[in-house]
Amino acid sequence: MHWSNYFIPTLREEPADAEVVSHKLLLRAGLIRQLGAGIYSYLPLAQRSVLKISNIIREEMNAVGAQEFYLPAIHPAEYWQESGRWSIMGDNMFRLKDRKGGDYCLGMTHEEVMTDIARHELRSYKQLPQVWYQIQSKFRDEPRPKSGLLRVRQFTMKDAYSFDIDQAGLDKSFDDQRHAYCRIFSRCGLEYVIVEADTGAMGGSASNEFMVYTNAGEDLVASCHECDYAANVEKAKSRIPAIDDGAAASAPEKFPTPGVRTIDDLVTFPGGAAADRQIKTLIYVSVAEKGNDARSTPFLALLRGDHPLNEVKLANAIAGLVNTDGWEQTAIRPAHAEEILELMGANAGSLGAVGFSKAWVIADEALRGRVNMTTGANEDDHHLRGVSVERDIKVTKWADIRSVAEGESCPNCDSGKLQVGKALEVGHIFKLGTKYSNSMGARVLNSDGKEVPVIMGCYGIGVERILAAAIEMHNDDAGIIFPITIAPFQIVVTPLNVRDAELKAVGDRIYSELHEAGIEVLYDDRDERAGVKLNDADLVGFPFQLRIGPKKLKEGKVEFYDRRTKQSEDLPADQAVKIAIDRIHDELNEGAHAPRVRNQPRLLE
RNA sequence: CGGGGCGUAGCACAGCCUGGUAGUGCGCUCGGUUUGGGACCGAGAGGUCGUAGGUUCGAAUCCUAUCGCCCCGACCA
Repeated sequence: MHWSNYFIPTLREEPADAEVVSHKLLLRAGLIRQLGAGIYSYLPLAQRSVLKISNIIREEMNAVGAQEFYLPAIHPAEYWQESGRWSIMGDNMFRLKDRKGGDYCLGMTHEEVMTDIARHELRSYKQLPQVWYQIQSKFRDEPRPKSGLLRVRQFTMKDAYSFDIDQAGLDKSFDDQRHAYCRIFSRCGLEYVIVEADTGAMGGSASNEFMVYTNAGEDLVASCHECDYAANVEKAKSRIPAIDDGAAASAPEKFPTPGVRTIDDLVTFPGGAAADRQIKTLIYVSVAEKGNDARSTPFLALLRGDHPLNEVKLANAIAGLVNTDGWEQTAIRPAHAEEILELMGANAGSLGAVGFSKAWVIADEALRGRVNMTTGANEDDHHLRGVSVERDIKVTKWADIRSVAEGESCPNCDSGKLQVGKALEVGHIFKLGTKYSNSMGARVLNSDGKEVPVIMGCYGIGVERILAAAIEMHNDDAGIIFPITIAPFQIVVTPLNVRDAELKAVGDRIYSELHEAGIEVLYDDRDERAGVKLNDADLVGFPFQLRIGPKKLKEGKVEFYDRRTKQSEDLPADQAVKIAIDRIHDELNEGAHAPRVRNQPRLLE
């Protein structure tokens, strides 16, 4: 490929709209251009890289026996209505009508479509297991697209689905995928950590996320520095030291607290209490749907005063109470001030659950057994002290609803402390169980001749996120440093002045020989100054450069430059091709096998 | 959806407050000099000032509406 004729629109200046480093570099290096919010065109360099990533994924999927499909991106509404997700997905789903007024959507994911194929074609346990996958565009009308390719509205996903007869089969399929994912991310040059995760709208029993530590990430991961425990904070647990509450008071005692509105206020208020000896009372509203009906249900969430609420955990805890009689919780939100006053008869700042029974009360596990606590009296400007949680409060449900904090003890080992770091999700694997096979009727006969629902799993990878994550991880002031496995080209050959016939002739020869040898080589034959060409090559981040300049060529040498190590080395011009090929092969092999698991966050700046 | 910011040439921006000639740098075209880390000189091309309406003799500039994009909070690959 000749650069003079290849479309690589590099930018000298930083694009004003880009915030995160991968976004800036993808634009500057001429890989992507924006069409709309969260909608990007992939230019030739990006397309080459994405195809290489896709092929790595394809190879590893095939290696664990998965079979490649290609499903429609446009889905009739009925399938999503059957699974119940037509309403659950809400505004996140792109919807459209056909000429006859029929409802359709653009696929956000493909459980429904795959399950539809499975229920029509799978009849017997003898056909199982099946593992099906595809690499295809997904459409999600994100409320807030951002950060270049990190959060977009159209993206490419590898999505795989497994169908097994029993739990043991699912465990095997899940482990196969997990193994394949490790290989995929390692081969793509990512350092990642596997974490326990929330299942969210996907449903199911268990899930693992593959996370890349980066400050551009939007998730928080808690990990132990002693053992291999790691979890999304939406799921993470921790051990906390017991607190000495003293002897339980015989009964709660009301006392006036004029002007006290917050936990902190009460800490400093005379006769108040330390934050960890207070009960924080939050009012939330669960929003649920049933067909076209919707309803809002306010409820209480209780936490230790110094503990932050985790909304995902709370949503999961309350869902079990809300989801009855066909009602399906779609969201939770903090209650508005008027709703609080109506339910509690008091304003935020003086709320408490003692003697309260008008709504569900979800209490955090950390409050179990606590006595002598202080909380709002549910009367403006008054609090209660001497509260014994289990004696004085009617708790509907105990649950873990707090977020863990840095420095708390690992739930998995004796001595470890948790660290919390920002991370980007690049893959997510789920044990779905029978959620879709039940709702959509995918059943087979087992060996006893009995009809049973198929046990499913689903497994997703964001293809462009791998590209963006690799750039987030591998870059410097000069630009991208591509891992060779996903680089658009493996090497660039650069005669520093193409008007110099001698340099040009050597460049032509080296380029042809590399090309003949099957190396992915780009030939920078542009009539530009050396500085422009070298800066562009650094910016795009090809792993290697072969620079042909007049001084060294007089000595019969050319310069071999390693973008990652910044080391250059003079090679005899007549052996440069052979040596370069060896280097490229070495690098490719190393990339394919090096374990690249990282259990600890990078230090935050 | 709540909050903040921005829409002027391909890119980055100035001009707006205080209404009157459309401007700078980079990039692009042509000519010349230059050639190992984003050259220099000269001559050019290129803009419905996001869109619509209003105020005014006159609007990039003031007013109203609207669309779009970016960033901060609740969702996910």
